[in-house]
Amino acid sequence: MIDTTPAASAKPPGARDRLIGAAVKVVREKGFNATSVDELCREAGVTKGAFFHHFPSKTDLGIAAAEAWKLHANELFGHAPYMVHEDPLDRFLGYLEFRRDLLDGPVPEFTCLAGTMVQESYETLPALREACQDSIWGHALTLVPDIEAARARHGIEGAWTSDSLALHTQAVLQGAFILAKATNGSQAARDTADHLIRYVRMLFNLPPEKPDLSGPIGQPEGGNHG
Amino acid sequence: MIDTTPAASAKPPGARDRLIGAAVKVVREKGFNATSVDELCREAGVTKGAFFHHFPSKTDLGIAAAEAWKLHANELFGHAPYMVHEDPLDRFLGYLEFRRDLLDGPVPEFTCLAGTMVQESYETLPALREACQDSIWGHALTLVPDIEAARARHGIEGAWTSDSLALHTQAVLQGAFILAKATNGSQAARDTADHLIRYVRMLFNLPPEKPDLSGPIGQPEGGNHG
DNA sequence: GACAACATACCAACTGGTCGGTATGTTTCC
DNA sequence: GGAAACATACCGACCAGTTGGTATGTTGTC
Repeated sequence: MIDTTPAASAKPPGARDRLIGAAVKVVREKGFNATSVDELCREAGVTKGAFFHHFPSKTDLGIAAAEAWKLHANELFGHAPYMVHEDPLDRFLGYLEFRRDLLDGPVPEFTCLAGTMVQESYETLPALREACQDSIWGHALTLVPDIEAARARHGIEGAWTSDSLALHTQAVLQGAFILAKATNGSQAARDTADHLIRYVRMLFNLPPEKPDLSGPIGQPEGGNHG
Repeated sequence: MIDTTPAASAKPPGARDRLIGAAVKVVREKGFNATSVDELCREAGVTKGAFFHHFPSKTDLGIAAAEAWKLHANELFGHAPYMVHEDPLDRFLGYLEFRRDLLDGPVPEFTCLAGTMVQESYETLPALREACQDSIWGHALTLVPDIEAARARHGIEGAWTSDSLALHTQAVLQGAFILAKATNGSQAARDTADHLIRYVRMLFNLPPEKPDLSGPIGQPEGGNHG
């Protein structure tokens, strides 16, 4: 799933990459503190010696995983189908709809690694907290140019900054993940994503989404990213 | 700070209540798994024997803390100043503004215990997950009557349910807490709360909030709120 | 191109310490 | 005096991290 190798790298991933992959998977399920080094080694098919050869501490693996997570997200969303839209507002709304559509399947598969880890680290592991901030902000800020361009193109004023709206989308999604975890289901998360989309459309003076029909912007339904 | 005793109870709190108070405090700072039973006992001024006399397991203390947290929240917000408003919409908006204003001071003092714990428990401790859901939902649902009444009074239609809007407010706040934890500051959290308030005002056809007083848009830095 | 010198990747076994939880007292209160 | 409320001492399991090593490159030198 998460591919940290530089694209067409042929040789199989080494212990370091496998450990990062294991961290992304297991930490999202159980949290950072509840995941032991032994379990990460087992999941990665690696010994403990290899672990501490590549990472000075468990925290350092968390930091590397947060970094990989950011690259993964920006790769995924930077090449998603909605990016073909010419109007930056269509791209921004396409992003939000795509994120909503991702809220299907098992909960551990759509939640955010950085959002999970930061809750456990913000007071106790400053380096990991900072890596999580960098991961979240580094993804959020990729939205800002489209938001800015959309405001300019559609002549939207409003007493809000594009940065704050980009971060707000991430906050709503993070909150949606918490609702999903609390219920072990995704309905509440989808509902809150719908509210977010409704909000953004109102900010840009668009009518509400049509429940299902092919709307003015076209649903990315069936959009299957490779 | 958090007072789990029933108001005018004269005698000092026993070990059970002190442990719940300690859990509310320490778990919000460090998370559930990173908080040891010994540390909870130390914080509560209680021995380990007393701990396991009152709670069969550490998880059971977490469950009791989530329950106490819900009661605490509903007590706090059920008697807040904005509740005197006659218009249910004023009460709902007053709640949101109150929550935004609470986003001052140290991060561990305004975050949500249930939101913190559910991330660490949803896949591994089903009973605690359920207690967290009950805590979050139990608070969110107290907003529904006012939202319903506000819709009726102001003739608001919209393709959304009052339940989903109540949950959306909680999701945004939970997401705001994550941004605050990631930055170890509350500016981003306040900004996202502003977006939430703007959204609700738009849903109810109200003009945007006035920024504050003097100044063009006036950054809330150095917040003058008492 | 052969060989020493060094670097990287990985491994199995182990360590000191901490964990949640228990067994067995002692005190307090009615 | 009996039960509930606490305290003390302790346990086995597990934890992150260390140790001392091997196998496999890579690089420099003649």
